Amino acid sequence: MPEGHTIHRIARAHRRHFAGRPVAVSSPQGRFGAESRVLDGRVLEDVEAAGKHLFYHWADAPSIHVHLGLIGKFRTHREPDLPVPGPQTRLVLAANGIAAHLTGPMTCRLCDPEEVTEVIDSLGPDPLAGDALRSARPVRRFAAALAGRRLPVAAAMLDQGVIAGVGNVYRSEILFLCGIHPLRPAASLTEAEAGEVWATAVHQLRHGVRVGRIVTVEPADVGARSRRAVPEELRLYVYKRAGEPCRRCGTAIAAGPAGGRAAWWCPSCQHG
DNA sequence: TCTTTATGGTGAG
DNA sequence: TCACCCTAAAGAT
Repeated sequence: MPEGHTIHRIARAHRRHFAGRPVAVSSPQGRFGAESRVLDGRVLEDVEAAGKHLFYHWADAPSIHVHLGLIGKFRTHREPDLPVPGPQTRLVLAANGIAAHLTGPMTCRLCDPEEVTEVIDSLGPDPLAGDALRSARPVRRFAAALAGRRLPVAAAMLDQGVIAGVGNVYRSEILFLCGIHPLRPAASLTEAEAGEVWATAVHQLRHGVRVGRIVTVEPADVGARSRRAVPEELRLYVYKRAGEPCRRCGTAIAAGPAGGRAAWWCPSCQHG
């Protein structure tokens, strides 16, 4: 379930579990075998998250670059329940009585500092970066990227060069929260609208990191007392809710393609 | 025991 | 725009 919030949570957990100590590295599946032998037993210096990308930095060795893609998953196991990794497990990191098993990643490779920089330079601003609201630069970069595109704003929001870490759930939910129709041309958004989309992305993804899942509804809209008390099936306003009533106005939620993937919106709450 | 689906991304045509 | 990559769980038969 990887949008940016998942990746940043993994980085935080793996930093806590593994950074600053020697880490056993292996690849039961074998596709990362030679690379894992280079790193096995080295000290992990830091774990870095950038959009949907993860980097594991080691002393005097290339970094591991991981991208989960659609189906990639890290599972964490603790002593005394440390299972033998299955044959599909691409990467195992283990230290401190804790093991992380990686399956199904789109990317798991070694890369040198230049390649790390190359990946990061290809990304737009990350709403989960520390300076996302402190500095004016990220929102300016985001607004400028939108201003340069004729395609629908919903399509632009899936472009990792426009905003890094937003995926198919958050893009529809964020545009609902901002009252902006997903098929409006990206360049038609005003400076103020772009600023609101950015700020909403920051708040929503931060919340996702905090609670470990995507919850965008205001509790009051679904009769819950707190966001943590929102039932699983009521977490979202529009994603995958085609034909169901809007949680705010009751209008049937609409769906259609944007940027090659399905998007959802409320025809009454979102205009343009 | 199948088929489908998924919060992603790339490369070919 | 399409085929394809990777895995596992849920749904259909």
